Parts: sequence; structure tokens; C-alpha cells
Amino acid sequence: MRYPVAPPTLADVAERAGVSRQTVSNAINNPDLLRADTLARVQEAIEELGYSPNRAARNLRTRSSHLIGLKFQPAQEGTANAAMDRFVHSLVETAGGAGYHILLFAVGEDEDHLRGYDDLLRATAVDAFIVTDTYLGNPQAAWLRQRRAPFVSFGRPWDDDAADHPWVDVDGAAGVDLATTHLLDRGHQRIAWIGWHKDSRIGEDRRSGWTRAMHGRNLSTTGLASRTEDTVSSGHDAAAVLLDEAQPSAFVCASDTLAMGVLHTLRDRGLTPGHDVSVIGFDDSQVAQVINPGLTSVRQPLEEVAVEIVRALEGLLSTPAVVSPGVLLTPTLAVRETG
Amino acid sequence: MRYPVAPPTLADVAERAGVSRQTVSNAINNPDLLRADTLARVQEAIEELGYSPNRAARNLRTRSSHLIGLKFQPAQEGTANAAMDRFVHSLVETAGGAGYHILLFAVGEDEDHLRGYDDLLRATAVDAFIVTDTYLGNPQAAWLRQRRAPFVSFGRPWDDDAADHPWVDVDGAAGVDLATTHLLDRGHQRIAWIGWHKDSRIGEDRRSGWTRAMHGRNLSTTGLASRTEDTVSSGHDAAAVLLDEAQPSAFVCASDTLAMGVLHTLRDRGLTPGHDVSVIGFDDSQVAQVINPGLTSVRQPLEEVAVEIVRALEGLLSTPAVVSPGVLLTPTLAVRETG
DNA sequence: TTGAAAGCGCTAACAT
DNA sequence: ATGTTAGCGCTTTCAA
Repeated sequence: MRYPVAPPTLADVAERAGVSRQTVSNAINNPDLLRADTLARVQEAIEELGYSPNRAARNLRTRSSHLIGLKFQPAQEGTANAAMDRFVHSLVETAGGAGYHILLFAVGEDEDHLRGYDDLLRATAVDAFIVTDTYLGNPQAAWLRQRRAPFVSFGRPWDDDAADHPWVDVDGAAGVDLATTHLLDRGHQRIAWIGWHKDSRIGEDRRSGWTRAMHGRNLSTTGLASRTEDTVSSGHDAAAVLLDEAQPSAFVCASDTLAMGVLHTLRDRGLTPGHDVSVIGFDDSQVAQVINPGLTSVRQPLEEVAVEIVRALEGLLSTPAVVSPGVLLTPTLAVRETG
Repeated sequence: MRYPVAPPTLADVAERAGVSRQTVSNAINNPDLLRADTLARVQEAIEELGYSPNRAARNLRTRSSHLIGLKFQPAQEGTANAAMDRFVHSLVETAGGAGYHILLFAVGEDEDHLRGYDDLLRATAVDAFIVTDTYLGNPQAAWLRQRRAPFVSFGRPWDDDAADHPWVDVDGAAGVDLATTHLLDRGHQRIAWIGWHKDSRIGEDRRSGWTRAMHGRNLSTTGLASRTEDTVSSGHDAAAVLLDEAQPSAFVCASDTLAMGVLHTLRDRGLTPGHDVSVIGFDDSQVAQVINPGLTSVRQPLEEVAVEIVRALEGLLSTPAVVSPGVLLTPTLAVRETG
């Protein structure tokens, strides 16, 4: 940042306050070391000069940047998935409160996925990372661990038994259980599930909430489930097949995107959502909120996720480092007209 | 970032390559100063050691961080507005290509809106800012200018005649003109407008595209316009009134949020969108993309916006600084079933 | 074309 | 409780 004139330095403050540079540094970082009147004098000088410590110098000296790296991936077009937006905001706010800023980076389509991490790491540009996609076969977590880079993941280390990093996740099974139980309590018995393919651990986790709730009431799930792609048209097709073959009175879906597909099928057939057939989605997207009738949906507590992640990060970056245990948070159900 | 061992420094590379530290620095920043064989030897050493220049040290020395500050505001719940997500991603990618990273910061609800900027500025933590909300009465632009902080705004300096900063914006009037003309070409004559209150410059700009297109065909706009809040229910109410009082055959809206309200009204009345009454929104949100029938909507070229912003930023940060003129980009129309 | 010296602004360690 | 010294890793002079 080019200033009109050079911004004030520690030395300027020291001179003005009639103390040494070190005393000014202490006034900022260890104020309790100073005598009250000295502290007051220094703070006054800081105020008058509008002084803030130069980040680069402080970073160089302390070997830390107070920057947290986050790979930013946009919501996919044509889907209703937009949790990233809400999550990032919560994160920026919470991290800011703890003295950290979020540094965004992207990785090009064809590029090595570890490239962005590696560059930042080697340049000692960030103190830690937040990793958001810990799905099967994603090498990021293992690679970061091997590199001894501090990081916290939003998402459980599903497949990695050796994982010993802090993580925060949302209990998808509990969320779907909540949704299913909500429908059961409203008298539904034949509740169908539309989810993702079997290799999606998150999808299987969410699905288990449905079977758990159904079996808890001694209801069979046979023939009531479908696994498909996370697109509107897949949800549409799956719902059509299920309606024909299993006559469900309600659908619980792994995403709002799939739920939208179900709503389209109901529309095709002149069925009224929430009256003839109930539908519940997952993520409480903007779509769920603005359509009419409103889509009932499982809502992830992303604000809490951010708080827990920052907490874990602070542990990791303190000395000695504290590796906090995994945190599993429970989602809520945003009830609207469709269910 | 705490490394397992200290990461290699310039001195390590120099020693390994049998040259001085300065030569290594030149190999990185001014490679054409070196003899080919020296350069090769240095590069080999860099490779072997996995060396990257330490950011903090470089920042301190060069007085620049290669960080761009961006105040991150999340999409409002209950609306369909989510342009930020797509914009931020484009920005992160484009900026990355130019050697810059995006640093996110937030400002608490009750806090001074300039606080975040001031802190980063005084700490020389960022080289420049990107400002996204240049609406009436927003003091950010004027304040940054007065502070002589480099910044580029996404949005025209609507009210600030003294503004001399680079900006990039999307021509909302052209977008709405495009939408209106599209409807006119399909035979519509009574096309209504639902927009925001008069004090929204962006809203008035978009509205002018509608009047321009209508008047261009010698059609009256009298009684066909409504100004309201940017909420679904406001759009719903406005559409009901217009249908009763002006019998429009189509609606053009200032946002997808308002368009959703219109669709609800059509549904109330058993009217089929795109058949009985056409509807066009603005922003090409996820909502527009996943509902059925799909909502025709004006789409902002956010990728291009990012490219232009980064270009302007590079000019601003070069020496001597180049203040590029404002850039106005034209949106496109994403045509779907409702219009 | 390469090397040596200086110093960016800060804080940790030590001395007073 | 405050001051002095040194040095983080880099790049910008300047000299060879």
C-alpha cells in the first residue's frame, strides 16, 4: 500500500512518547509489563500518530502471518447448493474476531489440486488452512499432514484412519433422521429417500438417518430408495420411478437440488407438495426459501461450524499446539409448506 | 506457518549453487541479468531445495503484500441474490493469475463500516481494495480516495462527481432493455416493470432500460410500473396490483427475488408463466436455474467483470500508477420457459 | 555478470 | 520497568 507519506513506525511512536522502541512494542503486545503512566503516554502517541504495526515486519519477525488459507469453490450452476457462501461469511467474521484473516485461493481446472496449497506453504504465506472437501480419494488432508501443515477440515476424515487433524462436521444422519421423524410424526409411513451414489460417504451418512428413523418405527425401507446424480433432472426422474413403483407419500432428499427435481415431478402429475406428497430437502438453500410452496429443508449450523473451526485453529496455532478432537454438530429443520 | 524444519532461504540456495544471495534473488526477479549457465545452476538448486521466497520478508522489503482486500457480504437469506459467490470465484481465479491473492474481511453489524478498511490500510496489510457497494451515501469510496488508498470499484460512482478511481460495472439498463426487447419481439405490448424504490440508483438504471425499450416501440409505460422492496412478498403484492389495474401480459423485474414473487401471484391465479404471462428476472440466480418452469433472467458477465477489475488493479499498482477509465460491460439474457 | 553492504519494521533475548 | 542489541529473509543500492 503506497501511503501519501510513509506511515508511522514504532520508532516514530517511541520518539513522540519519549521511550524506546521496545517499550512501544511492549505497550502493544504485553501492556501489563508497563507502568500505567508510561502505557498511557505510549497509547496517546499511538493514537495521535494513527499507528498500526506493519504487518510484513511483524510477520517476518514472528514467522506467522495471521492468515488462513481457504480454497474457494463456487456454487455449481444449475444446482441449489450454496452452502459455501454462508459458511465463508461466518468464517470471515469469526476468524476476524480472533485476529485472523481469510486468504482465498483457487486452483484451475486442469491444475494439480495441491498446487495452491504448496505455493502458499512454501512461501510461508499462511499460518494454516481450512479444508472443505474431505471426500473419498481427496489427497489434500493426507498431503497436508505429511507436510506438517496445520489445518482444520470442515468434514470428517471419512476414509483416513491415520488422520489426526482437528475437524468439524455436521451430522447429516441426524439431520435426515430429524426430517424423516418429522414426516413420521405427521403420519407418513411410506417415506422415500433420494440420495447420491454409493461412493459418496456424505450421501451414505445422510441416507443412514433415513433408514434409522424408518426402522425405529418398524417401517420397511425396501424399494423406497434411489441413488442418483446430484442434479435436478436426476431427482425428477428418480421421483417419477419411485411414485410409480412404490407409491411413497413423502420424499426426503440428500439435497435441495434433488428435492427440486421431486417438486417438478409432482407438478407434472398435478400433485400438490405438502398436501398430496411431502418433500424435504437438505441445505436450506435460497431456493428452498423463495419458492412457493416453501421447501422444508435440513439446515446446517454453519455459523457454529465456523466458530468451532476457528477454535480448533487457535489451538493448533498456539504453543504448544493443541490438537482438538473432532466436533460433530447437529443440524436443524427449517419447516415450510412442502413438509 | 511452522515448518518441521525451517524452510530453505535465499542463503541456502546461494550456498548450494555456489553463488551469492544476490544472484539468487536476481535469478528469481531479473533472470535476464544472469548468464545462462549460472541461471540454470541456480534454478536447479531452487528446485532441489523446494525453495520459494518468504512472503513476509519480500513484503517488508518491497512494501507490498500482493494481497487485495475485499469486504465479503453474504447473500441475504430469503432472497435469490447470490451474485457475490460467482463474482468472488472469478476474482480469486483472475487475481491468482496476476500474482495476487484475495483477503476477505468482514465488518460487524454495529461496527463502523470503515473500520475494516482502516485497519488493513494502517497495517499495510493489503496493496489495494475492491469495493462492491457504491450505492448512494456509501462513504467507502470517498474515504478511500481521501486516504489515497488504491481501489477499484465494482459499480459506478453514481453520485460522486469527484470520483476518479477506476471502476467496472454492468450496464443494467442494457440488460433490462435486452429483456424487454426480447418480450416485445415475442409480441408482448403491455410489459410491466417491478423494481426498487427511487433512491436506488441501480434500480433506476435498470428501470430506464425498460422505458427505453418500450418508448422505442412507441409504447406507453404509464401505469405499468411499480417500485417496492426487494423481497419475494413485495414482488407478489406488486404483481397482484398490476394484474388487476393494468392487465400486463409480461413482467420484467429488477431482481430474481421480485420475479419469484410474480410467479407466486401467477400461481395464485392459475396463470401459466411463459404461456399466459411472461416473467423475466435479473441476476440469473440458482433459483432461476432450478425452478420449473425455468426463469428467464438477465445474467451479469461476472467473469469479465473480474478480468477488468484485475486489469485496473494492475494498472493502479504499477509504477507509475495508471488510473484506467471506467468499464461498462453488457449483460446477456438467459432465456428459459417463463419468457 | 556477479558480489558486498545496508536496511525495510518489528520482536525475542538479554542487560540495566 | 525500560533500554540495547541482534536478526528475521529479502531486495535495492553500489562496487568489483
